[in-house]
Amino acid sequence: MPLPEDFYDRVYAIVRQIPSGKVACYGDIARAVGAAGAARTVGYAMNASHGKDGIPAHRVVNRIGMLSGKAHFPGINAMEQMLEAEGVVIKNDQIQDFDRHHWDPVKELGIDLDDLGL
DNA sequence: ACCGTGACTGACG
DNA sequence: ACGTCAGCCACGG
Repeated sequence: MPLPEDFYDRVYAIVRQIPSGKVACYGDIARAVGAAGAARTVGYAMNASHGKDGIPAHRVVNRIGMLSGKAHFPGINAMEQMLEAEGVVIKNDQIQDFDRHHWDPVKELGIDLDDLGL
């Protein structure tokens, strides 16, 4: 199994691969790590990702493209600023043209759900 | 080992 | 179309 064993590490492995200027949602990541339905736990994992490097937590938003995790960043505008620096337009904590920026790890990485031991 | 918690989601009224 | 409700799952106390 090329995938990390710990749940958190699996989440990080996926998040690390989100391209600049793209965003993924919690539910998709949960499925990508073989824990469909554990979207909330993914957020929990992200909360623990602070301090770790190479984890673009700001590219993870909820399913409607809202910056639900902005409050957990150092500055109240940190998340928004980082995204806009990558070309993502944000208005009122909401990503504009979310569909155009949406990046589904399961689809983009060609993850085979059967390989996750489901 | 049980219980509460949360950066969520889909269903329902 | 929009606000509420109730499941969901891993983690820490």
